[in-house]
Amino acid sequence: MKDCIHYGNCEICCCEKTPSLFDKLSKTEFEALHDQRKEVVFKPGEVIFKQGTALTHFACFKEGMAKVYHERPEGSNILINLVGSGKLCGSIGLYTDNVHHATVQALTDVKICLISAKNIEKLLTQNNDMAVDLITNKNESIIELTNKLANLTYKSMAGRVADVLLYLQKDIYKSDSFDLNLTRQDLADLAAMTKESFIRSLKEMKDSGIINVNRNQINIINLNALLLISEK
Amino acid sequence: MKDCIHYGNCEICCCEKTPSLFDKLSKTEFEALHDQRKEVVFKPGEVIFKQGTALTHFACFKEGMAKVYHERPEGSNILINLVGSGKLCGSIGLYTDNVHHATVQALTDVKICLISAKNIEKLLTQNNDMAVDLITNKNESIIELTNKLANLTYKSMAGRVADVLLYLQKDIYKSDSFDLNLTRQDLADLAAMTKESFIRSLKEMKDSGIINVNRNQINIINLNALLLISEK
DNA sequence: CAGACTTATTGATATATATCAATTATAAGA
DNA sequence: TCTTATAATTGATATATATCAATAAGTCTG
Repeated sequence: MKDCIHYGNCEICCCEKTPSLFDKLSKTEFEALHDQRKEVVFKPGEVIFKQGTALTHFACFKEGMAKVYHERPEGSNILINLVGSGKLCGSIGLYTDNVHHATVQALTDVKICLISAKNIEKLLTQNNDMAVDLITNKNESIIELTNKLANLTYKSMAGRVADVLLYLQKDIYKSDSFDLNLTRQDLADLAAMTKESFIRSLKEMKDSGIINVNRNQINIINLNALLLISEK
Repeated sequence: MKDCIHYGNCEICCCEKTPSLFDKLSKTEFEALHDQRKEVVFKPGEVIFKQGTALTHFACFKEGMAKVYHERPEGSNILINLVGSGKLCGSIGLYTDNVHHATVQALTDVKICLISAKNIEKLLTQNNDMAVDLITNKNESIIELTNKLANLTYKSMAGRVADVLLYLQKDIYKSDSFDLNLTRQDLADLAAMTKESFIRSLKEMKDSGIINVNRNQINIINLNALLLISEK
C-alpha cells in the first residue's frame, strides 16, 4: 500500500487511484472531503446505484469492476460502459434533476468511496481547477457517447462485436487475453444486439481464426483483422 | 430590439438571447468578451464548423437554425440535434483534443457570434458560476445523448419516427404545425434510418390520421397517438 | 419556359438480425 | 452426488429494414 499523495498515509482512502478531479484540491479541501467519505464494499451482482433514485453521493472506484447500464421500461438494457479503479461515477444528475441516470452494478468484489454530492457541489463553487477538470471529464464522456451512438446505429453486427472486443482489450483489460466477468447477455447489451446474435458473430470470428474463445476466456489472435472488421 | 441585459443597449451583440453561461459573468467580464466577439452570418447550406478542424471559437446562435451532425468515414451522417437562437455550440473539444466533433451547417439564414475559445477558457478558470453552468449544460447533453442512444438502438422504426416528430414539435418549432427546413434525408439521419424507410413510416402515420403531411408542412393531429407509438 | 438537377415517393426484392424453441453445459444447493 | 436453476449454444424461421430501381415532383438556371 503506497502512501496517499494527498493525505499522508491513509491506507483505506479513495485516493490511491484517485479521479484526477481530486488532484486539483488543496490539502485542506482534500482532507475535509476525505474525512467525510464512506467506504463501502459490494459483492458481484449487488447494485451500487439504481437508475431513478436520488443522487446523494458520487462513487470513487477503489477496487473491482462494475457495469453501468441504462434501463429501459420494457426491460432491455443498454450497457453504457464498465468502470473500475480510479473512476468517478454517478455525477450525471448533478445540477440537473439530481437522480441517477444509470444503474451501476458490481461485476466483481468492489470497493468504493462514497462522497457526498453536496460537498462536491460546494467544492466546485470554490475550486476552479476542479470544475475545469470535471468539464474535461464531461467532454470526454460526450465524445465517447457520440462515437458509441454512431457505431451502434451504423455498423453491422460484426463491426459492433469487434468494437466490444477492442474496448475490452484496450480500455478494460489492457491485454490481448482476458477472463471476462461479463455474461454473453452483458456483451450483447454492450453491442446493442441479442445474445444469440452476439454468440454467432463471436463464433464466426473464432472459426476464422481471429480470436480464440473458451468459455469466459478470450484471446485476440489477429488484432489487425479485428480492427479491419471494426472499420466496416 | 430590447436592451441588452449585460451591456447597455447593444443591438448587434450575441446576448439578446444569451446562453445562460454568460449570465454568470460580471459586467467587466462580459464587456471584455463582448468586445472581442465576431458576428458572422451564414446562408442555408453553409458550414459553420467542420468536424475535425481546430476548435478556436465557440458559436452563440443569435438567429436562424442549424443542424449538428456527426460525419462517418463512409459518408453516412448521424444528425445529433438542431440548434437555434440562444444556444451555445462547439464546446465539446474544449480541454480535450481541441477539434470540432461535429459539423454544424446552416439550415436557414443564420447569425452567430464567435467567441474565442481561449477567452472562454480564461473565464472558466476565473469564474466558478460560469464553470458550474457549463457543467450543468454538459450533464444535460449527456442525458440527451444517453436517451438518444437508447431510443435509436432499441426502438423500431415507427417509434423513432414518432420521436423525431415529437422532438420537432416540442423542442424546435414549439407548435403542432410546422414548416420543416430539413430534407427527408435529414429527418432520416435524425432517426438513424434510410430516407425511404422514413418516408414510408411517415406515410403510414398520415394514412392512419395521426399526422398530416404536405411537402414540408407537418401537422400533428393526434399527439397522444404519437406519444403512444414513441413508447413502444 | 425548357432543360438539368435535386429531392421525394413508390414498388419489388434481398438481407441482416430478432425471435422462438430445443439442447447442452455449467454452477449452486440440498 | 443428485437436482435444480442459470447461462451458453445451435438451429429453423419470421420480420423489419435496407437496397436497388424507376418514376414523379419540385426547383433552379440560362
